[in-house]
Amino acid sequence: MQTDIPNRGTKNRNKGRSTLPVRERILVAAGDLFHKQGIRGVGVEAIAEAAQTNKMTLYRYFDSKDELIAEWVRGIIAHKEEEWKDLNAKHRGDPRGLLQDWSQRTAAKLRAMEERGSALGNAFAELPDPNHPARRVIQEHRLREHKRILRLCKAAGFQDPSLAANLFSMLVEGAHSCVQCVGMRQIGEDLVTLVDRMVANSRNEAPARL
Amino acid sequence: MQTDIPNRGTKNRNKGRSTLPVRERILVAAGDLFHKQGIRGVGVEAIAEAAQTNKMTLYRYFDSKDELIAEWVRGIIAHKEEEWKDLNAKHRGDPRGLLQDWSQRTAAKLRAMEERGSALGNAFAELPDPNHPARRVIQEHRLREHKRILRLCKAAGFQDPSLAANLFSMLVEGAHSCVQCVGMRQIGEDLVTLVDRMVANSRNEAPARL
DNA sequence: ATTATATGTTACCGAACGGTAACATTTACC
DNA sequence: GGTAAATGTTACCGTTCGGTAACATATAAT
Repeated sequence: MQTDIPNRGTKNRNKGRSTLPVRERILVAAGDLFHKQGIRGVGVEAIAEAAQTNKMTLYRYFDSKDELIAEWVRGIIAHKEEEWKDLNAKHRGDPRGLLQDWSQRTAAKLRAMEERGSALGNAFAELPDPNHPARRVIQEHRLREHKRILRLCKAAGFQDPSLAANLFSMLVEGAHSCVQCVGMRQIGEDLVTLVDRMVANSRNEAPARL
Repeated sequence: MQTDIPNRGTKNRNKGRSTLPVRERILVAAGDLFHKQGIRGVGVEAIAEAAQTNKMTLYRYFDSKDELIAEWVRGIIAHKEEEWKDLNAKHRGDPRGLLQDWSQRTAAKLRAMEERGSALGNAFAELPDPNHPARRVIQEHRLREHKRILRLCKAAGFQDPSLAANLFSMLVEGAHSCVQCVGMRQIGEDLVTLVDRMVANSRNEAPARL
């Protein structure tokens, strides 16, 4: 992790750069390049340059490139956790509505996604070493995520919650893959449609044929 | 591509190695390492060694590492195309049965899959450069695959073939992702179950609630 | 045996990379 | 202004990597 080293005052020591503090700038720049060029395809020097700083400063904030990667991943996951808190607060006692809202937000993100799929998915594929800190973090996050869905499916009254949860997971993960060959708009809409039908089915309202 | 260079007779010039000719050995070894350690995580020297040969020989058969990667990918895809021919021959005029058989075979492969997801998916994530030969090949294959599914869904009589095809694609692609966090046996079984229900739905036989 | 071909061996090149040391410079606070 | 901390600059180290040249050896066909 490595916190509280510099920026002794809270003031900015930026000249013409971004308004963000150095550490954040590095993380943003790193994430940008990681996502666009692949983690192994970008060097620390390029990251530092993109962050409008230099390699030495980068290494004063991060112990290694691997740790920088891990921190970037942690940031993404933290952001996702925030969104789950939002969803939970907004749909207390309404797991079906929550699942629908979730699918809609996912679809919106799919539409905003460029050429290059899911950041976490790509990172996971790029880091085969099971001991890589970033990989472990992603793995834990995936498990948490799946447990969350499963809990929701139970609460939503699905007849077979495990099957429903796995279907949800497959849909969302699969959507991120298919975006690259089917087109994001269509996939996003279909995702929402399918989740709506699932939810309707769980209520025993409509037959919901395909 | 680069064909017909060596092995002038058809005889083997192998001493104690595998029974395969050099080129195949290199491709097999490369695929093995690519899949286990990631494409960018393995060097040509290690590939040559694993193939029981050396770097020079490798470069006599492949113009570059990138071309070796592309050839490996082409091999995987060719293998998948073969399987589609099998499926088509086995289920002439029975698209529903074909889809079910396809899901069963996919499930079987999921069960046999180790820690590290889909080879094509990982390769795609590892090669962000849109001009990389391997990436282009994968992209084309994905488009072909999706067209194929769509055609099958039309033939199977789905009310909304486009939606059904996208659902199929999402399920299969998503299954390959979820294997790593849910467990392959469960995901495989669920995939088959879900496809069975879809097919039943398309026949207007059962309501198939979730 | 000779000859053409395929493979092995060694050594090397240039570039890129992750990471560090030493020192200079700027910034903020007193 | 002085001082301590944060940042910038430059140069460097060791390693790895993709790729090649030159030469030696093994193999097969004639």
